[in-house]
Amino acid sequence: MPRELVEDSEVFLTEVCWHYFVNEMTQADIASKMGVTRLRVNQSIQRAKAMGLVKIHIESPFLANIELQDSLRDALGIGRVVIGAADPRSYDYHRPVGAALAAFLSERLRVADWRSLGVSWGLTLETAIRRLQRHSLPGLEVVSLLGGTAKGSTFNSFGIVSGFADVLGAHYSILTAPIYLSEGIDRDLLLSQADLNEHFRKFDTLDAVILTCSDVSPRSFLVANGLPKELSPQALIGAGAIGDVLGQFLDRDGHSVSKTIDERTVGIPLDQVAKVEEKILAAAGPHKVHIIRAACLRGLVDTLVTDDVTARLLLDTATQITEAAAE
Amino acid sequence: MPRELVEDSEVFLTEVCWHYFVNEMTQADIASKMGVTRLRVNQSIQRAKAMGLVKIHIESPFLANIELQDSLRDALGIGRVVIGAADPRSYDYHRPVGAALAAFLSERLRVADWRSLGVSWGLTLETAIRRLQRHSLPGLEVVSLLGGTAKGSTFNSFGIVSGFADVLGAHYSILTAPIYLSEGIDRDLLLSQADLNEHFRKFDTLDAVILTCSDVSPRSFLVANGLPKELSPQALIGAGAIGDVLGQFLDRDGHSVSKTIDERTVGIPLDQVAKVEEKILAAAGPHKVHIIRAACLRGLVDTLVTDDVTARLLLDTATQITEAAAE
DNA sequence: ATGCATCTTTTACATTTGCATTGCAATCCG
DNA sequence: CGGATTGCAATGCAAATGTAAAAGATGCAT
Repeated sequence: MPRELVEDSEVFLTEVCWHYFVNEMTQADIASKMGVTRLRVNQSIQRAKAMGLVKIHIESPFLANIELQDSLRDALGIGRVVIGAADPRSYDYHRPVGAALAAFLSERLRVADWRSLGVSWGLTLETAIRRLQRHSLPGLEVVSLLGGTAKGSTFNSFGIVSGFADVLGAHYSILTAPIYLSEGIDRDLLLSQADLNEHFRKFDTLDAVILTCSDVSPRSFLVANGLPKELSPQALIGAGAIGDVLGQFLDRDGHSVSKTIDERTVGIPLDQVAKVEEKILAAAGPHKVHIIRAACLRGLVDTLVTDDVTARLLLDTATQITEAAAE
Repeated sequence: MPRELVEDSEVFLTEVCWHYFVNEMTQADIASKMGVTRLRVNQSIQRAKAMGLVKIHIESPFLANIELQDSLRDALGIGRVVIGAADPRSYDYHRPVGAALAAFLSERLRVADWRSLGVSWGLTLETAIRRLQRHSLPGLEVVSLLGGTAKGSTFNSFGIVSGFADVLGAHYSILTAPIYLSEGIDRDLLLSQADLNEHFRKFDTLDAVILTCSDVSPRSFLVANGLPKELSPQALIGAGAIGDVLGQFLDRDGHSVSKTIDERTVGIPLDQVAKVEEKILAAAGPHKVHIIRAACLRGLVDTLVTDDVTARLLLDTATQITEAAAE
């Protein structure tokens, strides 16, 4: 007889979590009741959390930093700031921002009647998906704002778009192309393909977009894995780039660094993003302070979702600039 | 200077929970960061859970008992059975049923387009409210199905109705009257009052109702606190009563025990309940087995929400009856 | 001021949890 | 056939958590 494969199916995880979170049984009790080791129960719970099978939702989680939100909103001159509280000790940027974005979207989706929602990609958005409560929005289409990378797993463009659509109960449309065109390929020729062309037309009717950004360092997944060979980070930095939004690199003031590169990106151009009704940027981390500011200057942000650490940094540099200007 | 009241406000609880659940900081770390004792953090988290400030949601939590649900559905001859898993050791009926009801309602509200939802009252429903995700259903009205008791706190009729309305983002309408009329008061005269009359007319257009039930024992809050003085539990039991639905007592077969009592209850009559499109009964506990069955026989149940312990008991007695009939 | 009642903090301890280590048995492979 | 490998159960332990009891403040009445 082959060794019996122990069921680590979703059913098993569900039952374990039910007993743990609803009935508040101890892991040992659950283990003995279900005839498995305590270790297995322990791991099941962790796995279920990681998978997003259990969702912990905190009612109105950004009440805490109201003053900070207000002052940062004024400092950046944008419409709204949503701040999640980070753990300053072991600093993980993605978690608080993802959770805050999920909470914000939950509230926003309740009143906003979006039919078309464009999304970027990245780990931050993956966290948000795992935290996001399931919705049913059959009238909504989640639209990929840019092509995908060959490498990269769940937080690839495709995974994010389908993940959002799944959890929101919406349709989706992805961009079946790489982020950057290879050298020598005619952009117009490529975009004239029927399916790509159809997707690009969806950019004209976006009600809202969820954006992310990165700096120019090996921390950035795009810089580490997604850039075309001919494009070195050094060259970008030399040209004044401090980070990217949707694969398009910006300088301190939010100006595009290189038209050549921008034209090689397969996705919505930033100037078109600026015209979208509701633009949400989710990003945190000290290394992202400059690109966040640049994105705001470029007019790409109505709502900024970040954490308190980044918010304070943004505020500090903002007041410095203001003071310097006043002298 | 008066002693500074330590902020146990919602803001404080929110921040503590955010750090604990999102950032997974330890309670000690949170305490030192926020300048309070560890005990305070510990209690805050427990309080926040009890208040329903943090909501733990398990995706599709009743997959585990599919066969049980199916067989019980067939045995009772009703439309659907939803089963939460109980902890057999320390048996708390309310928790699993409340959680299962919350999960079921979340899914149901996504597709059902209810405009009017009638609700009963009781601890089970209070648990459900605490577990229920916040919705926004401005087109929905939550309607109290019966009057309130003088005693009884949050799980009184009023508290349940307003609690449901709050968490669902809906309106509500309560029945400003006691459950039972005092002796000698003319029912028709009372109901002719404008506000009561208006409320009673709402019973004609209910899309769905959420019911509970109790047995005839001191465990029942109604029996313990709500019965008129002249009405003794003994008399009810003598008349064949095994429990109540909406304050109206039934015998084994689901027949009303006493027309006199029924006519003294201020609320929707059971025969009118039977006509409602979607009837959900949430109840569990070994002592409720008979009244649950009676409610089903009376045609008051389309969907039964219960736990696995009660489900198995219901199934056992059902097959016994079937076998006895077959002999 | 003194004693009393109340509330809060501190302290201590038992339980629970997370994780690393060890050891066993089934499988793989030459 | 025998040794290496793998996957899981068992064990043990340190950290985190929940709870109760002691110690200390604080307000109030005398």
